[in-house]
Amino acid sequence: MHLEFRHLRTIKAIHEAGGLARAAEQLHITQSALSHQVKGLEDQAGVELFVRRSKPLRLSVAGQKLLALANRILPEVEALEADLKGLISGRSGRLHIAIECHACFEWLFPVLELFRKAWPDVDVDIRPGLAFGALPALMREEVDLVVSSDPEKLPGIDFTPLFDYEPVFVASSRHPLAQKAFVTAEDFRDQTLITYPVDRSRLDVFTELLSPAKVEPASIRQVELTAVILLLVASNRGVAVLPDWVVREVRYSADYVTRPLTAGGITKRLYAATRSEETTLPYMAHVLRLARTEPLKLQKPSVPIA
Amino acid sequence: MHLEFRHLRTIKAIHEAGGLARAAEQLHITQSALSHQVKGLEDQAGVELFVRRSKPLRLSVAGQKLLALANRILPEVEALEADLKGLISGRSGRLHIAIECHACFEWLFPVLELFRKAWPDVDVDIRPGLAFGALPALMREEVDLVVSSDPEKLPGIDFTPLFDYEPVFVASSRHPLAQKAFVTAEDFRDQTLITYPVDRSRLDVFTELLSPAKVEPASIRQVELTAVILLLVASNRGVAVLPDWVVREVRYSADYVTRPLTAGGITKRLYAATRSEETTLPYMAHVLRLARTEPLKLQKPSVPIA
DNA sequence: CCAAACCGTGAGACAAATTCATAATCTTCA
DNA sequence: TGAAGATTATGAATTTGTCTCACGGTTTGG
Repeated sequence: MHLEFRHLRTIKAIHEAGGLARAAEQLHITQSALSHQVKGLEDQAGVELFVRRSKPLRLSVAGQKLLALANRILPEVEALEADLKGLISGRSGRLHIAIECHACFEWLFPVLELFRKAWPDVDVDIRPGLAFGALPALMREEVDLVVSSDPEKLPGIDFTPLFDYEPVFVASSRHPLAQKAFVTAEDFRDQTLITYPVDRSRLDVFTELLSPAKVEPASIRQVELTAVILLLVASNRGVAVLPDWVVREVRYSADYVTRPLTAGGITKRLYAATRSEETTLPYMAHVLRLARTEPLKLQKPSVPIA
Repeated sequence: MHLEFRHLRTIKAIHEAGGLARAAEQLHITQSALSHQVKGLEDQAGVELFVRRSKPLRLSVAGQKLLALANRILPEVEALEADLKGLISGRSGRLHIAIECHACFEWLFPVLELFRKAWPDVDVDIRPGLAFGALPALMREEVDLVVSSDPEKLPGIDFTPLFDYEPVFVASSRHPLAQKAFVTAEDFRDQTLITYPVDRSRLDVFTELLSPAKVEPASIRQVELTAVILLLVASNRGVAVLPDWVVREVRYSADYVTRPLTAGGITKRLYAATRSEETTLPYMAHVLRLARTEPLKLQKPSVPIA
């Protein structure tokens, strides 16, 4: 049996119009076409779909089953078509985000909260587990936005600068290094360093400071949650290096000291990577703007990137 | 956008097979046809359905929405086709019943209980409200079986005899008429008659006895439920005429007397009317057989109709 | 870097749906 | 009942759309 949407629409129209002639008009085809169509269906199914003995044409038992199917299915199809239209117009879409920097959750959540209110039809999600190969995943359309601090020249991928940040040394105010105006790589040699449980290549302390200087901390303790890291630091179980937007809340606390890395401090820049054809989508532009401006409110007063 | 089931099946197959070539094999068409089909859909929808940058071919956001639709819809269509097959084979079907005689509920319910166990896929129902025009409704396929005691010669309608019954006079054993061996029309002239709330043309007392004799009871009280009628009769608030299968349970009770109407008693025959093309359907034959044999168990010992 | 596997495209073959013209039926009203 | 009007059915021709064939282009993996 070769059922098609056309047939369902036909059944529905004939039922509603109460006859072939009127239904044909409503469907913008001839009455003859409908007659042929119904006959074809009935031949294939081997069942009469309408009771011809009566006027107006009424559905038979089999016809009623088909009508019920039509009433369940056709609205879904229409909903899908509306959905696709939204997708094309850019009103709806998908925004699955991969973040290479673990601490980015801190500013990303508030940004996404704002975003979701403005774009309720966009499917927002943060995809865990592919921080390593985030950019390939972006190219394969497995994700739609990657937050990264290492822009690469890739075809079809745009890197939009978001904001600068400073990885900052954090320690208990009772810690010996609290006496120094800034810390250097050597200062870590006899310290317990608390980090997120990710590869060294994605930790600023290592990429910017310790690895170049070939310094290894006395020990490393990996902790998942930012709040727990700060707790351990406060109780002097180790020291940490965190982005400035994270330490904002502890910067002026009596329990902590924050110090720049090296005399001048280190500045890094975060980027959002997107597929070129989507960078200018309205919702994408919006989330990029939010990600450029909102995190600044969590940092020390500073100048936005032009 | 001109979506068809074919497209949904295609999307599903390509997704499952992970490529056009394999999907084509599975669908028994060429890879080229699939390529054309997908292209056509994408052109119409204005959206890419697959991510071509990657191997194996992956669904885009829009494609995923289509796949979700396919997974919801296709099983329903298959279920419907199975349903129709059942309808054709006669395993399933509709058995909507109209009864012209109000008291028939008494034997019909047990019959339908038995029937439903044997034919779980048949949609059984008793349609109220069309007792007047039951036969036209049967012809228009609004119902599928009519219980009637007045067979008519109608084209395309079969009347199958079910069983004979006797309308029986029922009164309190304290009632004066209890003294008589049988009752006549004249006996009703000063009685309160309790009947079902239906037209006189459908009450045996009137059609068989009172109307021909032009006798009017002193008063008439209409009551819906058989049990309530018997209650009122027992407390001597009136007399009634009920089919023998109804009075079976009170026939030997000390509270009631049952008497034949007229010296010889009156015998009527019930028929089941069905559309000729359905009379021989397996399930229809079964319900007819049940309706011929089961009610006898409620009556006094008697001989089935040959 | 080459071979194999895979996907895309255009032309032509083929199938299916629609239209046109008209016949057959059913309804209604005098 | 009979005729007019409305409605549905049918057959042939036409149009539309889908599929196959053949081949070119692209990606993948040894």
